[in-house]
Amino acid sequence: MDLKIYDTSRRAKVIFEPREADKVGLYACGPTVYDRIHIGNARPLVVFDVLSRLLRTLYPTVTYVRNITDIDDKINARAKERGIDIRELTETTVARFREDCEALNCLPPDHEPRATETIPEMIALIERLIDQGHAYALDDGHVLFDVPSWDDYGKFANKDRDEQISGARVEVASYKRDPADFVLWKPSDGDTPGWPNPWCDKGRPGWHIECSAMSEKFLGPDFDIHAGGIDLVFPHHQNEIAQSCCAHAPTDRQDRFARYWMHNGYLMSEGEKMSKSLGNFYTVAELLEEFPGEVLRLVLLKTHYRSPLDFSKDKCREAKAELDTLYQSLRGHSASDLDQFELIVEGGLAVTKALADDLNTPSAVSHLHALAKGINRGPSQIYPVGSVSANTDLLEQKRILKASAKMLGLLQKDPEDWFKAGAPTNGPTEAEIEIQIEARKEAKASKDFAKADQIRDDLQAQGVILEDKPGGITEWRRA
RNA sequence: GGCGCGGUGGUAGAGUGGUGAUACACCGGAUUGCAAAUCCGUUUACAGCGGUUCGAUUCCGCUCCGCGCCUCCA
Repeated sequence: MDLKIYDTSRRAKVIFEPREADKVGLYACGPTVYDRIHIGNARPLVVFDVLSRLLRTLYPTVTYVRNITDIDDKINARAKERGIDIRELTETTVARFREDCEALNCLPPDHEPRATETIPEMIALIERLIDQGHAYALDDGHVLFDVPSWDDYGKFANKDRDEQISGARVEVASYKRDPADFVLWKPSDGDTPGWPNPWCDKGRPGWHIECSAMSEKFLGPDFDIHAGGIDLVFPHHQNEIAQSCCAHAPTDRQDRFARYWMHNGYLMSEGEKMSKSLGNFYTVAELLEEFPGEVLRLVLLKTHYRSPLDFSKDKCREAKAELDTLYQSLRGHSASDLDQFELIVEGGLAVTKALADDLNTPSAVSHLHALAKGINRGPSQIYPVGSVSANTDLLEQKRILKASAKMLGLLQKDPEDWFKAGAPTNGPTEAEIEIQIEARKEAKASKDFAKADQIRDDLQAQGVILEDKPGGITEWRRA
């Protein structure tokens, strides 16, 4: 199956051809760990998690690398502001980040390098750039990339330097030879973290060099896919390309740096651009208090990754309703029963095909609904939990649905857990619910429907919905 | 000023040169003691104006409107 992806550098949808037939290297720009991630940060995490899952079904070997930026002036400022050690801030933030990723059902990447663990590689890269005449060191310890030394600068981001000088807000540091030159290394003063280096006593890297160093360390100077948010196209990715291409003579690599570039679109919040001054962005953590992570994940996947997405709690509520329907179709079988179907890619499953077309996740989700519809139309439309009367074809269909959804990271929970777990703080326990159901059963048996309805209404007021099934069995779920 | 993206039914959101994706909501029906869940059905679409075409929401041009980037940012 051909995988088509939209490549930012070519501005077109193209057929993906890995450097080596059976191996794919994927690098995604990860978080700067100074605070908990917000829902906008979650979009690339989820989108490129789906990409990594798809790649793994299409190729035998996939190496997924996502960095952690733990050197940054925002980190320094935040630590100072909170009066804590920088290391303490980054460690706790990384831990929280991992929790958020897990809640969003994002699988861990193969490598999660940290900037602080890649300093020697960065220094080596900068030295190469100086040697090759693409960077210059100043007396105060700054090292800058010499933009005019590379003719192709600006090509990737489609920025013509001459045409954008007017009107652009460019603050030019006086130490720059050219306004576009950017920092590779800078000196650190007393309480700012720094490392020994050839240019000053203590210094730290600039923003862009870390990704050049970390991607090369794990994937080599020429790899397949580099991914990130659209806002990183310029300057971050343009500068990465400049650094990596200039540091290596063309003979070092088969091509130049990443062969394909994928960028996810912006995320808005409740109709407005997210901004800290408006305070209108949600952290993943606060959303998780209100919605399961799977709901957030579905909201993010219901819009194509390159389109702008207006995130809202209304969309979360809608996604919750959709997941309820999908899980409802899987009901009646345990997670492990449903897990026995191995997805056969060659079979050309609709979901795989949709994803292979530049990650068309909305279309993929629609196929999930089609599968669920087929199951619900099946011979035993209504059957109680635990009755194994549902025929095997139906079970097989459910397995296909679950296997299909796996690539999207959805529907992997036990259906009963989806409906029953996650009790709200004040909700009744399962045992209490069962007692009420038993009482209602007796009321129904004696035709006391008023009492039966009263019990049901009371439970509903506590967020528990009862569903009467054939055979006098009553099923329940939390709203 | 430069570069780029988009305008689809109540809402969200795919897609296609010619049979109404899909979801949520609404309404009607089936089922149910009544519900819930599920199924069936109805109803609203492709910003405007031209062009190409047997035929355009889909291709081309223009107009209008919205949005993003141009060295903090996923």
